[in-house]
Amino acid sequence: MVYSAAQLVRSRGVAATGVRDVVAHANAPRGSFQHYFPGGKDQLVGEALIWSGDFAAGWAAEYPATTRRPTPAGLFAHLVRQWRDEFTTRGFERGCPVMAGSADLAGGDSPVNDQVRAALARWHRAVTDQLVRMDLPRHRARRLATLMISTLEGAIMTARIQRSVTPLTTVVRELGPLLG
Amino acid sequence: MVYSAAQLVRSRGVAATGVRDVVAHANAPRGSFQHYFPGGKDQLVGEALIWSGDFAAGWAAEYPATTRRPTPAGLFAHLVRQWRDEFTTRGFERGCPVMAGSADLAGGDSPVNDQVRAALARWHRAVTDQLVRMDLPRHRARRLATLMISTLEGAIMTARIQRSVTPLTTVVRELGPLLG
DNA sequence: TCCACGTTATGACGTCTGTCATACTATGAC
DNA sequence: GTCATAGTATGACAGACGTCATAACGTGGA
Repeated sequence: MVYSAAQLVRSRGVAATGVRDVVAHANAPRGSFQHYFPGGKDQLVGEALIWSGDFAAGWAAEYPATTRRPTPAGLFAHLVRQWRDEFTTRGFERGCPVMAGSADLAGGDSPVNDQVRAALARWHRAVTDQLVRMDLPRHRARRLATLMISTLEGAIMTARIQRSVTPLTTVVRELGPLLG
Repeated sequence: MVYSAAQLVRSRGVAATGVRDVVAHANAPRGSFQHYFPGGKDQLVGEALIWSGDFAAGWAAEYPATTRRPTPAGLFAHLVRQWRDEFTTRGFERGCPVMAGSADLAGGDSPVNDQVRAALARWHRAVTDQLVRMDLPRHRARRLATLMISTLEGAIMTARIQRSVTPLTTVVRELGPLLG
């Protein structure tokens, strides 16, 4: 159910995603929603965002298993690759849940902002840890992780708007040399 | 009125922004909305996005007047500076309208997607032109513009989530050396 | 004065939202 | 059997949404 919520939020945004849509998408009984989510919609999308943050962090953590010589550039390419695959196989319908949450509620004072922040922090931490494993000093790893995530998110946005994966390949090609 | 729409979309997203809110924010009579915007909400947010794209393009075009020796890195810093000022003086309430439009409707088939695409294209074109003026070949200028805009957008998102301008200063510091 | 037209005012429509209240069914303990 | 409890099923609520229909208003020309 939180998975369904995440998918719908990714494609339509937070505000446009109704709880009725989520329960229908999850083939769940409508009465179960209020039983498992007494916190209402806020709790639902909050858990969806946390789940997404964990997923992104897990994906970053899998990078060492995909190569024999890990590099920052390779890590960035690994992060981008997931989105290129997503777009090529499933189309441009779904974007990043963190961006969706940010765009819809980062301006206000919704309690879900805590979960948006937590999801991004978890993801950022995972990327940083990978860079630290490559013997980068932690403070520099943090800055590089910020750069990577920012560029990736922006490229995701651009790619979805143009409905083309070119921005993804462009940023990985242009940013790679700097990252080493 | 399209200006009010842009501001509200920037802070709350497209779906969460009601036409009633817009006319109230613009101190405009409610009956005027349907007179000037017979196309309804789609037309309103569409024009708001076009307006935003023009504004961003204009900002990019102003760069040469701010320096004696234009460089790609200086241009990027110029683009980022606007957002650092926005966040420091007006807080993190308002984000980028293009991102808001992308997050809320890029997944579906809303007719407003054309305007989102147009706004991004106009902005991208303006940045590209600036790079071409620095004697970069057009095809390379296009790629660098994609990188700049993507990184900037992602940094805006990150900054708003963390409610800190640090991501902005980080990306300009890390990306600068590569851009030259 | 009269009409026409651009603009504003207001009320209502149907639909959707999130949430709540209530009743039902199952399962398991004793 | 009896009872409690977890889970499910509906229906209704008040409010907001986008849109439409209609009427009133102001101003300029004939």
